Amino acid sequence: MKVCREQVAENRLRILEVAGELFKAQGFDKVTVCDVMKAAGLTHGGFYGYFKSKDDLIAQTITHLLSPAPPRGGLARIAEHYLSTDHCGNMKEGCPVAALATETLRQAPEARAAMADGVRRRIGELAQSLAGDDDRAARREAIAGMSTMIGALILARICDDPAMTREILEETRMWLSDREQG
Amino acid sequence: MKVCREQVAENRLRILEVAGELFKAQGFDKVTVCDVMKAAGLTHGGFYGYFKSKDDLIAQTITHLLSPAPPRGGLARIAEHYLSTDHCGNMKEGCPVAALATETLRQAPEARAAMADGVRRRIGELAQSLAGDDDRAARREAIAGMSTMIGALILARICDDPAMTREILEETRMWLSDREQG
DNA sequence: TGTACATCAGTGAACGCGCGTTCACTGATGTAC
DNA sequence: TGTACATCAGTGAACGCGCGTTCACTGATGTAC
Repeated sequence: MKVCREQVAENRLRILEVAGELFKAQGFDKVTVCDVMKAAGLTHGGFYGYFKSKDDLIAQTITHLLSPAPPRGGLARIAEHYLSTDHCGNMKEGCPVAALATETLRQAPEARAAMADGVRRRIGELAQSLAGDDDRAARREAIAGMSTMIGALILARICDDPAMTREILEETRMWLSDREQG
Repeated sequence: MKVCREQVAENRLRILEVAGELFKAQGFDKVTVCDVMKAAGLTHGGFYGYFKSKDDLIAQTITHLLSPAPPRGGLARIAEHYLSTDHCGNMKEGCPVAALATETLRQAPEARAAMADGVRRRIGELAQSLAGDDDRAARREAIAGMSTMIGALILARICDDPAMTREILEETRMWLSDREQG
């Protein structure tokens, strides 16, 4: 049955929201259109009223996931949260780049472009947040610092030994704050 | 038709070899059992003589991919190759951790364990390669340095703008060699 | 404001397709004499 | 060494299943009078 206009807008947003969580937790290929619609409280048939295809949903979900601005502050401050045990164990509410960047490489060009745009923007925002006297140095710190955090989160998550996971998170946090002070 | 014993051993190795390349380039889900066998010069029916299932192939392929020892040297020296344009553009012959770690998280426990073991071993080897007076510092440098290189390679690959890709690779190389000298 | 009708968001059965997996069969290899 | 037979690596048709996608239908919403 038909629903009112506000409901439609709300449904679209809810679909993007649950798709983001499901994709980050399980990956693009393991999540079905039916899974997403069920999680949004709808049936699969209605999906194509909102999106052209699953590929279209993926691209729009990536854009949606990357739209909020990342936290500001120095690398050590950001890493305190980014490299926390909480963030490490919570893929579905965590960083979309760490959870999905590699898989996005193998998706349709629109999805890849959405991820590339988001990454470019976030590097710019982090560079601004780190800006001091030397813009070039701030940008380098943004690029390398973001690389370090994303890489460490991925390595920490792949380890099945909790002690090793903790070691990777802690040592990387220390390395980053050493750098900041040095 | 039956083939000789050496041929069987050779075929098994060739299957693991081509599976490694295909998985790294296209991901586990997009590569079919039939794709792998065809690339190895066989037909799909024979697959189950070599492996229990596709999941079994994935786990064994990860072990095979991570068996060779990584290059030795300081971080700057290793990054020279790891963060080269060549490595960035060549997923199928490149680092299996950068290409497959995130997806491996979502595979069967055996696959994840194989990746976790490989990562643990490689961190140990890199720490040894960096060892100086302070073992703890060497291990920290190994963990954070590996994180940085893997993260930067992933970010560089996701960018569709070649200039940005180059910037990420170069700036991260410089950041790492600054660190080494400082 | 109340009524009659057109619109269209949502439903669920059905589709075609490609996947992982199985299996009866083939014929070269390895073995027993 | 030569021969007869058992073994088994490899083949390709066939299977069941779940996926993305389509479509005829339903009934609440929005609109025209």
